[in-house]
Amino acid sequence: MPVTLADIARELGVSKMTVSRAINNHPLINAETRERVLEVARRMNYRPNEHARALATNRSNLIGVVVPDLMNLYFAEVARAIESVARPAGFQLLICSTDEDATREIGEVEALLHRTDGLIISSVLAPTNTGAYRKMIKEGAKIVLVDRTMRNLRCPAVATDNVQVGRMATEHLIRLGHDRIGHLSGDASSVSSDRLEGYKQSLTNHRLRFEQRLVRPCGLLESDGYRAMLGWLAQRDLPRAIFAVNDPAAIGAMKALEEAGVEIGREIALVGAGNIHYGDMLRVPLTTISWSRAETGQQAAQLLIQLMSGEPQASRARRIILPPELVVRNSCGAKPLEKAPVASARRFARYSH
Amino acid sequence: MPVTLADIARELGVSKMTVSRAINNHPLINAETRERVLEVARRMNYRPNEHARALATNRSNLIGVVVPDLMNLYFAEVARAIESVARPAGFQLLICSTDEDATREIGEVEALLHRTDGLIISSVLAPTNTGAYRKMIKEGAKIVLVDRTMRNLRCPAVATDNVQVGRMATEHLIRLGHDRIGHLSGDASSVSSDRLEGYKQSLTNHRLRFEQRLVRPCGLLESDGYRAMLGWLAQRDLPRAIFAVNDPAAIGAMKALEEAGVEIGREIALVGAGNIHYGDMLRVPLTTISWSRAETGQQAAQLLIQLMSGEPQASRARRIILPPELVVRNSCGAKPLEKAPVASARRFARYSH
DNA sequence: CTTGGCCTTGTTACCGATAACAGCTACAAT
DNA sequence: ATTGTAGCTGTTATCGGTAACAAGGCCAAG
Repeated sequence: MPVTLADIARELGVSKMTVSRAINNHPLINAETRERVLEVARRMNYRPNEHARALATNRSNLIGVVVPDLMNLYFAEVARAIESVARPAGFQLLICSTDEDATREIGEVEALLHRTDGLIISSVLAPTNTGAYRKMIKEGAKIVLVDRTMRNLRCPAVATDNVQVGRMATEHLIRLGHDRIGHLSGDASSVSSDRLEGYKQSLTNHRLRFEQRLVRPCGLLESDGYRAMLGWLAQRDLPRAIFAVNDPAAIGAMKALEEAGVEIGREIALVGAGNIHYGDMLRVPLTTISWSRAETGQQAAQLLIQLMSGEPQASRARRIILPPELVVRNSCGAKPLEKAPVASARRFARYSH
Repeated sequence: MPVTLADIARELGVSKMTVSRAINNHPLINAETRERVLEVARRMNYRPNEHARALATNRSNLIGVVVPDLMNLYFAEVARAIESVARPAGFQLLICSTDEDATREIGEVEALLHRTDGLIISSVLAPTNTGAYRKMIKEGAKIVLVDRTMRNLRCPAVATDNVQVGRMATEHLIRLGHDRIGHLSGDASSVSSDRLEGYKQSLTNHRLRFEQRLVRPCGLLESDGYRAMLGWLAQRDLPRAIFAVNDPAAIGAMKALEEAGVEIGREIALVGAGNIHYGDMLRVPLTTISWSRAETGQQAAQLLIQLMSGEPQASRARRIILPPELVVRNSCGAKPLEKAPVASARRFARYSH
């Protein structure tokens, strides 16, 4: 039903090849012929069949993006940043969410590998569980890891220093005078274990005892944070300061605390990580650790594009580490460093009614 | 480099066709042969080439999803709901964000049409600007519109009653005693104009005068709401009640109001629409109009799957309208109807420290 | 013994593009 | 006039699958 190269060729009395060359701006074609072909192609409303093209060229101009959770705005921002680089380079994005499910991740990745030119993955797998990816990469798959990286995998990656993230969050709470600090820990992924490691290091550095029961297994979803905090609330040994593995978990915890009538920032200090959108607009603005989501996505896209174009330098496992920084708001109970509404702005608030 | 059907066929001394039949569970194949083929396929780590398959069958098992803004969690939720139906039916999702840009939308849709079996679109185009889609549909494109529909387009659609949304929001403000109600209006899309229409109807029904200057052109993004409200604040004729076309715009407006030191819910009443995630967690919980995002996505996916399977009934323009409901929180200044934290929950808040 | 039909497998052609190479034309150089 | 050479254009094969039809083996019925 749709128009093909052959249709145009027949219409013009030339060969398919000539039409193909015109469409693709091949140098070996007469400028005038090209114009004629393009004119007819436009008139007949020709669209190249991407599947045929992909089969013949072995390129799809698609980049696959696999993220753990699209309801986590952190990843929405990263995806948008990836797109801002990929689109000008001629790639479309195929975005997939695994909902923090490792089995699903492997399935999605396998499926995507064969319809895309390369993948940007934020993996849910444990950082030691590199078998599947190691194999794919050896077989020529172009993969860049983002945010959640894996040790010992020769593969470009973009992430922040998550041990440092854990340290910054914990140390901030220590500086505020807390000596009994809890941690809502994530899953088996590298982010989670690195942040836990940073938490431990800080305690040690400040001669505080590490207590296993102050680390509550949680997960990385908002619902995980909510559930974990409900459980903790029921146990009556809640610490007065908590570092949550990421912002969604922190927000889930907030919800549970609110429902229990605990005043966040006064009765309990809470710090997250990721600086997700809306974190500053919450009932209690969330103190968090931040690194650039835009930078994360853009760098990942650039690494992948280099990798796909076969630059030998890039194929070596290049790692980009983005520096984290503390963003103090209210949930930790400290005076926020961000400037409060200035008095002079008040003058706008005049009503004509 | 990768293993093909031919490789397996050679290995086993059978024809490609036999291998193909085994892989696809074709009925016309000996069970024992199939097992042998599958065994070898597994051993050789065979993956079908999706491009070749798509070229031969003219099916890709991909569904394209085009949304205006992935940073709007409304669409993230709808996308997830679509996936919850599409995945079990054997489809993968290809998600695209147009960032509320009409030109980009047409480009994306054109590109997607040819690599997917069908599209679910939340269109940014004006509801009268149906030319492009009309043409695609006539040429056999399988399209379902979601959230933002278009009049006079024979195409299945899922949406809420947006005139009703506008009425509910406005009437709620009227019932609260406001007689000078502003509107942050969206763009040229159907959602925007319908909600504006509902706003007007409510005013008329309550014998309130419609004033053009109380309608501020805004847009549908959070940044639009912020900018529009900044402008309005500078003009000193701010009404004390505002209905924002959607939640992101409302939240952007909130931001501007906060910066200006205006106390939302007391000095100004604000109502949004869409009931996006985090709306209840905001500094001032957002009163909004809600309809099911899950239902929206699931219904859209089902309609598309019917449409693609060629059921004659479905190809007729079937429209599903989801009922909106008012969700009262604090931003409108009314006493919220949602239950406040119960006193008994307070008992959890005991610290062991 | 022949015939017919079932069950399974193989053959051939094709999906719609592109790569690699062959071939043609016109014009300049010899 | 012949040859060489750009500069285009056409031919053929191929990418990796699948559909449609052909064909072989085997068994039962006539």
